[in-house]
Amino acid sequence: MAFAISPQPPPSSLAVPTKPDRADDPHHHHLRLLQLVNDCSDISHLKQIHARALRTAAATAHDPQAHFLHSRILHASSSLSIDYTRRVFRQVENPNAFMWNALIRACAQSGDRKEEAVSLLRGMLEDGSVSPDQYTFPFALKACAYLFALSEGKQVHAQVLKRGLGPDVYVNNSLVHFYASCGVLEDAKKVFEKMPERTAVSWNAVIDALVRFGEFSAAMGLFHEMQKLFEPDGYTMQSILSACAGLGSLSLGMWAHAYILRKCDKDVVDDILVKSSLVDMYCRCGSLGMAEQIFRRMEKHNVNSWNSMILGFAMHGQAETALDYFAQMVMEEGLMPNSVTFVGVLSACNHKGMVDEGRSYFDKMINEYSIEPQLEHYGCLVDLLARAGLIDEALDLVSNMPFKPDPVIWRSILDACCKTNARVELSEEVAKQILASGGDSCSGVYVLLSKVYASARRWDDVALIRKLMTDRGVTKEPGCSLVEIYGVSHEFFAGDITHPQTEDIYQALKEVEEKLESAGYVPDVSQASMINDEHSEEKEQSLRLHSERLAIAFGLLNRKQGTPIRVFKNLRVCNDCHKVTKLISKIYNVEITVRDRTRFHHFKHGCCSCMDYW
DNA sequence: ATAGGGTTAG
Repeated sequence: MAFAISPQPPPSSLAVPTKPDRADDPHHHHLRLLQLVNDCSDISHLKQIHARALRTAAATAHDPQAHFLHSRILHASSSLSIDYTRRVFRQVENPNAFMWNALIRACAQSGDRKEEAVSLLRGMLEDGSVSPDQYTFPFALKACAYLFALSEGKQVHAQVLKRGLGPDVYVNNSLVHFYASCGVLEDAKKVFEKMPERTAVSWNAVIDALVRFGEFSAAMGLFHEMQKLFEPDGYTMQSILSACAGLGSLSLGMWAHAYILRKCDKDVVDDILVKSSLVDMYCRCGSLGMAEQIFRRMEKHNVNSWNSMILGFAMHGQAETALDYFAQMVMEEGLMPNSVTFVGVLSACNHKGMVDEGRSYFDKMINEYSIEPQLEHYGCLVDLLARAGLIDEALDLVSNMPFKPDPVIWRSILDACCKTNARVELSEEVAKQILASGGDSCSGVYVLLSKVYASARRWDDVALIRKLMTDRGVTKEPGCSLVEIYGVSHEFFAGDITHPQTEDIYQALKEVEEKLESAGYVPDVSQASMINDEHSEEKEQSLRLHSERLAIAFGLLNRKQGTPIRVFKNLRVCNDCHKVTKLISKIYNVEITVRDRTRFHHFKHGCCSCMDYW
């Protein structure tokens, strides 16, 4: 608050200290004012300086010096008060590009005036007396990116080219970010590829875009390219850790961790967000222990790092610990939970079927923390209720929530219907809803509906669904499991016979089955519902070939003693595989972790961490 | 003066 050039606190009345011998020198006075404006970080002081300037000759209308001073005032105010920036701007005759930029920047950085940034650029173009420059477009594009204003941004892009700013690296970085944020990965990549000059920011922008679009391997590929040219920074590493998490590859994640420690600057190593990303990566790659270790060794936590840890415990089924961490975060560190925190908390309750707690945290979020529930929060609660068998309460919640239910929500209901036989009509209704709302999850709907019919033993309807799927060209998403051995990922589809060790794998599977049978295992065919007769031979066969069986068998053949077998599966684990995996963990005395579509299962001594609730 | 820093449900 004190003026940088004033050794004493300023007198309350006036902000401008003057020296008597120079007070009459207008040039010196002007420079003094400029200096004061530049150093100003407080809007009321800025206003005082401005007022002072207006009272002196230095600020008369056509004075070029005044014009310059106003530029500085606009620039300084743009990060302090948009209203003031706008007012000053209106008073200026013939604003130059710098002044327009200051106002556009102010709007683009504000929380609620992004639209204005775009319309100002439009006004600037229509006005035509000054041309936007290489500074204008990044500001405008930032606003477009935030607003998901694809067509506006494309027009901005056209202006960029028209005005010969095509090669500008800042503008291009903004364009990459803009296209990615508007969901057009192809265009983001195109801009990146055409850039005549790139900085580390350019690489970060495109890598981040790939990660957000789920193209994790492509992101890793570009990272390796980037390393030849630039030193990765905290932004890079956060994206890379996120890619490792997406791939679910612990060895890759550990490599990235080591890379940070070995190659990155201290400020990256100590970066709280990088550390939170590490926590998140270890959670998603199945190593809750490593995640906890990093979390505990952090010298400082914030809401992000707590969220990573809480979500981690939730996805590993450790609901009590997740809730305990939530309490610690609030009570001991006095931090304010945010909406993501509650996604973690509700998801923890969900994975353990804690209905009362879930309802109570949902209320707490609204009433105690004034957080508006988002679709995700409703999603958690609906799933929690439905899976606990409270389908009517779940439906009630769906019809009363202020969002249009998305396919994920309907799926939760349908999923629950599969497990409670009596709701065939409801399931049909829900299935209709999902199919009507379109979306890309349709194949899942057919599969679920056929499971509902199967659980009601309505085989004719199961057959009908199968026919519908054939007629409509809907295919079931193939099950696929990955298992990592010595840092190499091996991929198996259901019934896969393409792996070089296929013979050994099937031999091992056979041995496993014999051991299982002598341990009293009987196949659970309840979820092999796409086979429409009651002869279970074919069903058992299809279960036997589920991708995770192959992956686990391969893991048993090749594992290093004492290390768990880690499987990453694209679909949810079926009942029978769950049962089999539990038995394998006991008979072979091996730990197996399976990362499902939604969560982790840790199999050990014949039990699973999910306690058979998933 | 200018480009990027969270996530999130199943």
